[in-house]
Parts: sequence; C-alpha cells; structure tokens
Amino acid sequence: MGENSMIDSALKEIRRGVSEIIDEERITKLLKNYFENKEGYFVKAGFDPTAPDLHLGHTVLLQKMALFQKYGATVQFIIGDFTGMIGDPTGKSETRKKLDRDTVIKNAKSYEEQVFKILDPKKTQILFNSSWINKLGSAGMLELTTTFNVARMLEREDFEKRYKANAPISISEFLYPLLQGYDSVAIKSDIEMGGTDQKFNLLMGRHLQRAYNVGKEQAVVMMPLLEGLDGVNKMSKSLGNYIGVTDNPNDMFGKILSISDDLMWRYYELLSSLSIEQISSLKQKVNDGILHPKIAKENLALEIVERFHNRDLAQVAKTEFDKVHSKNQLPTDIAKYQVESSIWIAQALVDCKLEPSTSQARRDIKQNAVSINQVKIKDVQMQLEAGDYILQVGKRKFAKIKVI
RNA sequence: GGUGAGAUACUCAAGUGGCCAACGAGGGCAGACUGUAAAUCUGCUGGUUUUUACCUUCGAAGGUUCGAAUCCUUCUCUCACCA
Repeated sequence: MGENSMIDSALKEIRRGVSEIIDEERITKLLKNYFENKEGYFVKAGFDPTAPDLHLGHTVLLQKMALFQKYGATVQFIIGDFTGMIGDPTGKSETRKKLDRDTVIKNAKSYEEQVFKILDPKKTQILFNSSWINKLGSAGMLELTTTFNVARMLEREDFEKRYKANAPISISEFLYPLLQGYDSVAIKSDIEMGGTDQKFNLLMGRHLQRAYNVGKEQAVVMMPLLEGLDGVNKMSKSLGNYIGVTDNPNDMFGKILSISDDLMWRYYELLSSLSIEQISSLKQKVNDGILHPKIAKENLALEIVERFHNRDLAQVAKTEFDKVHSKNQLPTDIAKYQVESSIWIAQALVDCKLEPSTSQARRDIKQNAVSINQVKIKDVQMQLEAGDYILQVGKRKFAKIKVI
C-alpha cells in the first residue's frame, strides 16, 4: 500500500463515529510524518479525578485514542486533580473540595486498571495537572487570565444560557476552561479529544497554545455522547442507564440485549470494531429479514463482553442468558438467604432484597409477578414454612431462601 | 436594599378547610404479546401483615380549627421587576 493510501485509510478509521474534527489537516500531517519518519505525537484527554467508574460512554473516547496509538500516538491521560477542585461548568456541577493526595493516587490506580483494558499501557502517560498548574503561581495565573476576556467567555453555550437566565456563574468557573487549555500548553499536545459538550474547553487549548507560542496548535477530535440504555439520555452513572466496564459478564450481556433495536446500531457504530461497511451490510440483512435482529444484538453483546472479559466468559454469559430468558430456566448463580422459622412471603421477598418494601411486594404478588419454585402465587398472606424455596420477582430477579 | 410571585411525591403539574396518600402527564415497575427489542393494551407506582384499616408526607417551625396541602404567624430558599 502506498503512503498516501495508508494515510487515507487511517483517516477513514479515525473519522468513524466522530461528531466533529477541527483542523483535520494537522492530523493528516501528523500521520504523514509518522508513516514517513516514524515520528510520534501526543493525543491528550482529560479526566475527572473523582469516582473512576468508567462506562461504555467513556470507552467511545478511549477506543478512538487506542486507534491513534495504533498510528503512532502517545496518549497523555490527564487526571485533572487541580481543575477538579473547580468543577467543570459543563453540565454545571458544583465547586468541589480538593481531594487529598492519597485519594488522587488511589483513583489514578483505579483508572489505570480500567483504562488499560483499551489503551496500550506502553503508549500511555498518566499525568496530573496539579504538577504544572501548581508551578504557575499567582503571577502565572494572572497572566493566564489576560489571554481571554469575559465577553468571549460568555459565548460559551452553557455560560450564555446561565447568564441570560440570571443563574449564578462563579468567577472560578471562568478559570476552568483556561486551566484545561493551559494543560495543552504545558504538555504540548498535538491532538485533544473530548465529548461534543467539551468543544469550548477543547478549543481553548488551541487558543492558549497560540497565545503562549507553543509552536503548534492542537487538532481537536470530538466524540458524540453515547446514549444510555434508555436510548434517550446520555449514558451516566447517576441516571443508572449505564454499562460499566467492570460489570460482570452476565450483567453486561443482559444489559446490551435489553437495548432497543434502533439503539443497537448506534452502539455498533460507536463501540464495535466492525467496519462501517460490515455494519451497514448487517443492517441491510436485518432490514431484508435475512438476519434476526436478536442475533445481531447477541453478536454485539459477545464482542463487547469479550473486550472487557474474555471469549469464554462471553460465551458463558450468552448460554446463561438463553437459559434464563429463552428456556425460562433458573440462572446458575442465585443469591442465597436464610431465615429463622416460618415467614410471611412479602417479608421474605424484602429480606432477600427482591423487593424494597412489603407494600411493593404485596402489589407485585397481586399483579402476578411473584413465583415460588417457578409457580406463580396469588396469596398475599402466604407463609413460608421450613424448607428451601426459589423466589422470583418479575423476569429477572431471583433468590434462594432457606427457612429453618 | 425595595416590590411582587412562588416552594406539592422521581420530574412536570392540579388541588386554596373535610369526598386527599393527594387529579393529570412523563418516567418507573409489573402483566399480556414478543426477541428481557420496539409498538400496543392493562394494572400498579409513600409506608405498615389492623391492608374496605392504620401511620407518615404537600419548603421548616409554631398557631387557629372537631378537622389543614389548603387559613394565620415567623423562618429558610427560589424566581421576576426595580435600584
């Protein structure tokens, strides 16, 4: 393959699924330089220092960074331990407390465990932005603020909205984009990646690299925000519509199978390693009725589970899923509980954590949602006498209980 | 600082003395149908084995009343207009 066609095919892969690229020419140059001279470059992305609980939404970004690694990039994985004190105004989170050193280190370790399932550790630097921002000092900080003005700062969409709505904007929040941008100055990044909601912050990096005469301006690659399981809101832990990278294989498989068919194609596009051509041919087959959409979804689930666990566990998860949901058999692992003496069924359901309250348990029994040993029950007053029982609520909640 | 409006369950939003555990919508859960998909239909959606009952809840604390989410007082917070 010629050099130009190598660049072209790399670019094609890079463009896949992204929502916007700013300064694609620069990326082309970086690739060209890599193919010609084997010279590397830096791809930056910043992460919050708190709660390193990565979900598939984050991996959209990480996978793209891994792709850059394949084409010569060194990833600068920045932990925003300084900027974390301010709190990113994007989505207007509150100003946060400074995390102590130990917590930051611990969180960083936890990031590594999760992130290196996707990124190549040999081509990744983990950096803390406090290490250069602390050196800035008050004079440096002041200098930083001279590079930008309030009017332009207010152009930022969420600031503008809040300003018009008379909602408070704290001055420290103005500092956040500046500091994130300053990161790009300090580490001389060539490309910065982030979600579409980060556009303003990402562009700030370019602005500051120019202002500080870094000698280059980073390109910006923005990834769309992955929709969560509900298919509407962005995937987030607080909304509970997420698939965590540390989810166990069965949960992961089940969650993927529960997404809608429409959403499945979105996930294929952003998460699968299949090429766009392969995906559209799959889609065509489904539309033509040659391929059952459930099969397509299973394959996606297998691929994703395999990525975060392994092939065997993915297969086991699929088998388990079929067993429980297609053949209506009991799952292999069911949580076990034990109680003393005879017990009211509603209380037993609460004790086994299948129901949040006996009132809710009553309602579900009345609605035919509860079964004991695979047989639906109707009697709200039922007592469980000594013995072993398998309780089930709805389609997917199971527990074994031993009454002594 | 001044004036006015408002705070109701997960969210939006009715209710202005008893018929209110509180209309309705969204969301959520469950059942039917399915592929744990979508769409559709149905039921439920504060708690408690006194379940045609009882207890707690309508920003907070007091008060009036046989009885309050609804009336009064104070407080907290939010918003709008003026400065």
